[in-house]
Amino acid sequence: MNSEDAFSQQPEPLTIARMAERTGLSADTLRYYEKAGLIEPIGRSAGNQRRYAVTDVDWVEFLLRLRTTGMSIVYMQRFARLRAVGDATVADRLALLREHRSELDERIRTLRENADALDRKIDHYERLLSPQQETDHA
Amino acid sequence: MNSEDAFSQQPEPLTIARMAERTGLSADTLRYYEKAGLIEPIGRSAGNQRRYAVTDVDWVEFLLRLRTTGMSIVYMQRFARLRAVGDATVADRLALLREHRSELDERIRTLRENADALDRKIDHYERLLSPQQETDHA
DNA sequence: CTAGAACTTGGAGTGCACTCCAGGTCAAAC
DNA sequence: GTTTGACCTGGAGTGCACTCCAAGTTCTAG
Repeated sequence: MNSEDAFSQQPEPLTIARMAERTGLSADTLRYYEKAGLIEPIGRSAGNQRRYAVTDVDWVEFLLRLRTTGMSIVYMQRFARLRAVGDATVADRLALLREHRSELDERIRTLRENADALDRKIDHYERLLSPQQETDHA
Repeated sequence: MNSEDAFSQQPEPLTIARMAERTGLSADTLRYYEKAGLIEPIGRSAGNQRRYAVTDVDWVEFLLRLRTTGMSIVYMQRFARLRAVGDATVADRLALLREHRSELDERIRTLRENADALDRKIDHYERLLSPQQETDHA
């Protein structure tokens, strides 16, 4: 509800609760990810409470994308470690991402094949339920 | 590679090791699935060893399809229980399958969206790696 | 200044889907 | 008849990704 002030570059840091709201992760999971090295050490308030930068949201959203597409935490750690090193690791990160991307294609392909097989099974059950019985208006 | 003989309807039962080979599940997992009620109690030899019927392979392959498409064991149990009851449950099984099928579509859709986002990230990294550097001939 | 909500930590607990193990039985090979 | 190997059971252990908890500290509203 307010804009960033003029002398600091942090627009407005988020508490862990707000970060949880924005990302959909629980506060516990955010701490767990940080401890696991998926998120780099978050800045703290005077009283030692985490204050997330708005840019951290983007990173967490990227992690969530990797998670959703089936990447394990071990692999995300690998990626996060490379990222923490800096620009020199861009090629490595690219390679990692390309590999994951192609596994993802394979996964989607497999799912589609299985979906087709399920469709055939569904057809089979529909035929079993006598030609014009309509149990369900789907 | 051969046909069933004329007096028994069992073409040739499989030991658990052969069943494991055919389905790709371990013997332990086959026992686990049976104990969990995913596979109905398998007939035994005189010496109490499991003898799988060839038709059991089809059922396990169906279970594997459900598993691959993300169905939990709890839901597979539900399906297996209905199946064990018999023909009266075909409509219920159909409903269960349809629901799973639509969740699967949703899942595939999500994966595709995330795949697209990953492609954009990959493009970004490729542009970072200077216009004509080729680290990788992919 | 104080009450209560939100935060901190380290560590224990959970749910899922296996996977492994010990100790025993059974069948075939020598 | 004994060795070898496949099989049996019940139950413990594993790895993953959280999730919860207790005990203490900090922040914020009144």
